[in-house]
Amino acid sequence: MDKKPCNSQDAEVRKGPWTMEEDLILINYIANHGEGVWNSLARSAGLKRTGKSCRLRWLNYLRPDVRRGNITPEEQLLIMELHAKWGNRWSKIAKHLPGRTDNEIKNYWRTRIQKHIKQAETFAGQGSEHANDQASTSQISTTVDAAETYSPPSYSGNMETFQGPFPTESNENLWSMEDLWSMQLLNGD
DNA sequence: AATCAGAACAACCGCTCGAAA
DNA sequence: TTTTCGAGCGGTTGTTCTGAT
Repeated sequence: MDKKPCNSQDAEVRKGPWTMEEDLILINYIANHGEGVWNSLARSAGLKRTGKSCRLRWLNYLRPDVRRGNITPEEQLLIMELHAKWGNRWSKIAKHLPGRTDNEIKNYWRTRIQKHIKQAETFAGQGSEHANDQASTSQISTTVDAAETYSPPSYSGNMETFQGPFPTESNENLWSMEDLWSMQLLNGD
């Protein structure tokens, strides 16, 4: 597996951001030949990229059915539910979100949801006297996988902190964590 | 207007699994 | 049955963008 570069071709493997030209080459090649074996595809298409890199680029950005940006509240809720069920099985979770990729969901989780869970934990630790205010939501953790128990968002007085990840075009679209968690409770069992 | 910090995104790396030889 | 190779997955890192000071 770990073959070291042993010829000049291997030595000039490109890394880093994809250029528009590379994207076009990959798209055209797949349109004409199909996906096939990624390593040989990369070679045949004349791309100085690894098969892995081509596969990732295709699956995450170039596929025609890939949806990008603006994770909806519904999708976020689904992600949370599925993550509670399966943990970090991003590809499995992604299968339930048409057009979304595991990489996108993983990034979304790490950069947004996880951050807010951490904050929630902080608030829970600091203001435990307020925790009872959210006593109902604190039961959520009993419904999730033991390996991935969320700290319930005991965010009394800090609701705005939790609205960041959600669409804010209008108030109707603004889902609070409370909404999400209560929905999760309903769907929990 | 410039600088800094944090957030978000894109891509790579290492590992595991399964299929084929 | 064992070995090899490719695909896929999850974690991590690097880069870019955006907002605050």
